Amino acid sequence: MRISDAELSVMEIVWSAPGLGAAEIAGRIEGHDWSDKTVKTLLARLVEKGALRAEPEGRRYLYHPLIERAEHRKSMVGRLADTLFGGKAAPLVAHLADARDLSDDDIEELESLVRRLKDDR
Amino acid sequence: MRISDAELSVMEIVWSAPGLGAAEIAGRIEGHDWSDKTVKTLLARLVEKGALRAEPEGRRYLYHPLIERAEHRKSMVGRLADTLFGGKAAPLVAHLADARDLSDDDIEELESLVRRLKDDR
DNA sequence: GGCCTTTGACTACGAGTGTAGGCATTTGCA
DNA sequence: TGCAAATGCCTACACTCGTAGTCAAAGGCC
Repeated sequence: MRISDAELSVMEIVWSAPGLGAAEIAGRIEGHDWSDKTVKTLLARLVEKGALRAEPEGRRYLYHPLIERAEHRKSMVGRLADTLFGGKAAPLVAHLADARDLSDDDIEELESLVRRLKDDR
Repeated sequence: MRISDAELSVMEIVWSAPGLGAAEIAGRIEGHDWSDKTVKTLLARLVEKGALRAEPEGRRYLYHPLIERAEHRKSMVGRLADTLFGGKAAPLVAHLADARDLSDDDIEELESLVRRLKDDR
């Protein structure tokens, strides 16, 4: 299942606060100047795709995620690794280093992550 | 500039062997069962987008990349980091570890990459 | 009880994508 | 020299995406 950029903005709201209605979700969207109609269209598409569940409450719906944020991130990262780097992790990270201009903190975090990966096996 | 999945398959060929004609490129596409018409359409779109240059040779064109593979990868990785992880590198790598099931070699490569990053600053 | 508001359902529409088809021209070969 | 093959140019068409608009029903308020 494919979640588009605009849809992702909506998913972020639902992930961070499940169980809201369309109006509340629209009110929390940041970074876009969308009409509530637009948000409702996106919600409908996400329900249709099976990414959200619309729970009837009175004469409206409350929206809950059907796919988890971590799951989605994982699949996006995996897809990128596959399409761009033949599934290999290291070159992706190398490009990431290049693209992101890592801070000292970032590098330290990476270091401890790698340490953890080593210990885990 | 935006390169779609199908277009990327074509770019990969041109990156790996610049200066081919449409027919040769179509012949080298793997993983898709595209007619030569399809490949030509993708080439035309890539030229229009400014991703490829079409150099006339006799009564056909030879195609050369105008954007580099590394540049494209970098921008894709950066975009993913931005849209999914607020631009932070470490959580992306963490998800990558989760998504990819890293081998010992991968981890070692990561380790030396991190060492290099540290030394560089 | 009539009217504004909220909500959902359906429709729209242009750009981009995946996947070609048709036509005109050139050209190599029989 | 005439015809099939190759090549480019233009067109097509269904589907997704971003971004709404319209319409109708259902409530809530005066």
